[in-house]
Amino acid sequence: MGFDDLHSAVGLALGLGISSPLNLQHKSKNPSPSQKLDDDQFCDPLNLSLSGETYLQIHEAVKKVGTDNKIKVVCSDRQLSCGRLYRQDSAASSFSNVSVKREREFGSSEEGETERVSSRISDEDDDGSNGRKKLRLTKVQSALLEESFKIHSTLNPKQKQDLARDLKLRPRQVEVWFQNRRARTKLKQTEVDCEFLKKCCETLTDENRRLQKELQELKALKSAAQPLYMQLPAATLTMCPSCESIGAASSHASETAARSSFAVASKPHFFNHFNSPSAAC
DNA sequence: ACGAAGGATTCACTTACGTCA
DNA sequence: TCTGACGTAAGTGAATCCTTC
Repeated sequence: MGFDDLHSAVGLALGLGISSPLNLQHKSKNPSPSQKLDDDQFCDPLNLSLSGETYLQIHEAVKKVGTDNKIKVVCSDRQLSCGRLYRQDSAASSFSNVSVKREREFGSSEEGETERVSSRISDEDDDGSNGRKKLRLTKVQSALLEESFKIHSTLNPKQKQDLARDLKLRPRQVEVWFQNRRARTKLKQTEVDCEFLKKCCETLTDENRRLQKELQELKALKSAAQPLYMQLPAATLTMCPSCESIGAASSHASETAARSSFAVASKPHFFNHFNSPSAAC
């Protein structure tokens, strides 16, 4: 069974899980170990999931197929000067411009194996060009990485090493994949949040417009009813303590009355002691 | 106990390659 | 075949945390 065959038999479920659009997690830039635990529990909004069985199938297939890949090892002058053999893969040019970080990476104990084998090592660069080649992860590798990411959005060194070994990738490649994956997740979440806030903004704008209109109407009603209002003796007015609306003692219960000339938004607090609040409402 | 130095890790930003319409 | 858009692997520098001295 090859990678593609396996993959065709694999059901991938893609889900955009939004627990709370505004539930942004504010984490310190470098989380402490305890924070990393929280990270691991962080619900990834961009979810690719595999069943446990499928996960194991992939895992086994990766172990099985990985060693059958065509392997090519090249040595540049610089690489030789470092006393190591580097696998020629997608990041060929980056090896010719090795950073201190990369040197650290290659200095790890398990590099020997992971440098010799690759997920998809082709006979590219036979022309000896130093142009940066880009690795394309296989679907199975991506699926397994996704599955791991679902469990841990960040990896500790051991997890990284194990995953790299299983996928026949360098730890650095696994690390980069997780970095980029986290970035994509964050971007996706930002887009979701943005959409949510847009909708909130629209809703509030509509609400504001509606309230402004209502206010205008009430002001108009108030100014129109002012003379009549002023003519009424205070004893004939009631105010409900609970709703604080003013009405004539005889008829005020309905909402129509509340919006009538006897109801005002301000609080003159006229209250007819002869009428109980309950009777007024 | 405190602070400086250096390593390790992560993130944000960017570049460059591969793919596809 | 060419080209531009897009996705993504990888490079880089800065920030932060941790360990050691």
